[in-house]
Amino acid sequence: MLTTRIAWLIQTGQVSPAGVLAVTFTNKAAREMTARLSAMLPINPRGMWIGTFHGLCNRLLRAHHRDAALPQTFQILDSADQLAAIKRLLKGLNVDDEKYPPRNLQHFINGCKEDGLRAKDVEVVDDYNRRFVEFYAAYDDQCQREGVVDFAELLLRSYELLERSAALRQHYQARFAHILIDEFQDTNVLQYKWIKQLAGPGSAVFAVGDDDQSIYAFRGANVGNMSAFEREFRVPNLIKLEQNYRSHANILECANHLIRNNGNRLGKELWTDAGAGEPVRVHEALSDGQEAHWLIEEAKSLINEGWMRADMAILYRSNAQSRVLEHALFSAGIPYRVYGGLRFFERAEVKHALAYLRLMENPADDTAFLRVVNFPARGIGARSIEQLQDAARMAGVPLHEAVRGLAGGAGAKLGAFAALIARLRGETLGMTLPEAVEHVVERSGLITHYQTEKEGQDRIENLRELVNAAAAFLSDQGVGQDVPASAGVVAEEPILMTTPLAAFLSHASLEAGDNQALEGTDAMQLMTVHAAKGLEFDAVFITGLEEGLFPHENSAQEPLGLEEERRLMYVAITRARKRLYLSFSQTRMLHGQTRYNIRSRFLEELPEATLKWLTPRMGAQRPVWGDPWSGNTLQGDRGRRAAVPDAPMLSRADVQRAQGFDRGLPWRVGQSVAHARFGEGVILGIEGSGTDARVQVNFGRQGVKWLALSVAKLDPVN
DNA sequence: TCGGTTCAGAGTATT
DNA sequence: TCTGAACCGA
Repeated sequence: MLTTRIAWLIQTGQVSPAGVLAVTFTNKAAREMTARLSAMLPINPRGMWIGTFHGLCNRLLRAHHRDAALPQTFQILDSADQLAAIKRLLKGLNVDDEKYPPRNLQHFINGCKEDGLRAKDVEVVDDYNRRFVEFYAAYDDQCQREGVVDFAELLLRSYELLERSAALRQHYQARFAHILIDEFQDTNVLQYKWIKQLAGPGSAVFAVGDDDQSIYAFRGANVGNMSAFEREFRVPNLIKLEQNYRSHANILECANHLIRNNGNRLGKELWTDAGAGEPVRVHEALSDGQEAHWLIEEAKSLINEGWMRADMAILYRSNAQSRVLEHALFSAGIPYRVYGGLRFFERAEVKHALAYLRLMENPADDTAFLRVVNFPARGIGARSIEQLQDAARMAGVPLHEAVRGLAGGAGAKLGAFAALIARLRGETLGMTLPEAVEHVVERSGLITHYQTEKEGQDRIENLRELVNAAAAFLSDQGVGQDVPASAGVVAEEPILMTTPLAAFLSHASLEAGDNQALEGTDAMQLMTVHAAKGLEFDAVFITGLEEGLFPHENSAQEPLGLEEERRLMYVAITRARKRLYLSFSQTRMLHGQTRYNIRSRFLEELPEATLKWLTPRMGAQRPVWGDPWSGNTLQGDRGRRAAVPDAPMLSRADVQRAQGFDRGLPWRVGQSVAHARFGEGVILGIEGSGTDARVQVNFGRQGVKWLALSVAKLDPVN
């Protein structure tokens, strides 16, 4: 939609390509937009500012690095680098990392930055929190010394740059006549502030978003930006896009009906003129394994009917669910593709190679230094490194500078490492980028190291692939293949001078590479619901629709957690074009234990008339009180009690013993029962016989109860 | 510095 | 149950 608008603006002469700023969240989205524009218009899309928030901020900071108080060669820390830097910081400060977990500090720092707050701006509420604020300040100092910026810093630094410099701000405001933002519901507070800085009195700002698809609050997205935008920009034309061209009406009706259970909506109702289509199919399985088995039989018959495997997706709430499904697909010999997982630039061997390149570019990058100072092993042990770190701290200099002052064997070895970096820099001076990368990969000793490793072959291939990635990067950037890696080239903007190597390093940090499995073969698509956002498929299976899993039990502790889960379900449903399957299972293996689950409340929130139950529909859940999502639990003092409590579960032996066949009782483990007060539940175990017989029942939101059969009145639900 | 063992923790994720 | 990180002995 942004693409069409940009094309129209340019074609009708309302704006020149240079006056356009278009922001997305992912590189993929930015690439697609650029590609479609260059197909539609006879222009060089390079003149336009189209990119991710981070990519554009990087561009801004490179161009004005002096004003932003950054070295020209500043490096970008990804999340893992950032965590390593934080651990190092805490170690240097002798902080007990049990009391102050590095992960928490990372989360704290990023949260502050995403709210636009520096350490000095953070309100201190208690002593514990005060320490975090101090660490935040120390962390920023460390980054500044080392010439590195983390992801959130890219945003915050460029926001501050625009805020501080009226001249720059006015320059860009005058330039960008049209600002367009995609997936606006996913923006955080800082990103919105950044846009407000860039939007001048004459800028037309155009934002697209869907509040019902806001599923990233947990990583800082602020849906409130949508209403704030409408108010603060005095949006004259609010356009609701309610006609849907993707799904059949039954599917849309499910989505509409479900999402009506949320409060705080801007409000919309999807419709289509494509016809009702097929009913939405619902299946109940006895176990997760059986769910997978059923799903595969269903998929097989679709394939026999001529459906493409690539047009079928299996969605789940959490990654752990993929294993059972993969196992079943593998056994059945159905090609499949799992989205998510380790990405190219995040691989250890690739990060090692990049660390060498980063050190050549910026020797003060201590994160990179520590990553490879003893990799491959050069006999520089933990003690030597500590010595070096102490010396560097005392002198207030980066590690590489402290090397000189060190005497003895450790000093010599460290000196040799520093010399290696310097030598690599010299040797690659006249080389092109791919040549330089290859040279470093070879001469750093990485290849040799992996040759001696048992499973090093894959890693060597990835290192070779890094050389290819460098070559591909050059041609994507339109840089000649014969330009030296360290030669200054003009990139993107007249003002922006950079070298191919520096640009490649930024690229490697900002774009971690594909985590989407290879395209090509016709394979079924497996992914989390989050990963499915923005995609669509002819047939969609939503699996694991059980209380505690979807909605996920952890969301019960969050304000409005259930509403976000419901939006997630909304996203899942609306991925389907023609056919939608919803499935759940009575039991599921989780964390090594069998859990007895109750079907998801979301199933009850769908309109009956659109559903077709493939298995007999059991009695509806009773309305219950004590819902953990409503913050009103029966569970007493644990406070973090799950919807399906992790109360005493039975071992397999217990279950077998307790099956109850021999006792002549009418109850079985796993059976669904109803109780007048507790509602519907599932029998977890049976004990005793005759008048002593007791059953343990999981009533889901009501908790797990032991009931004496001579007293309690239970009804079978089937 | 390695390889094995032990232990805790296990939700969604882009840059 | 499975994974990754931390830890210890050679």
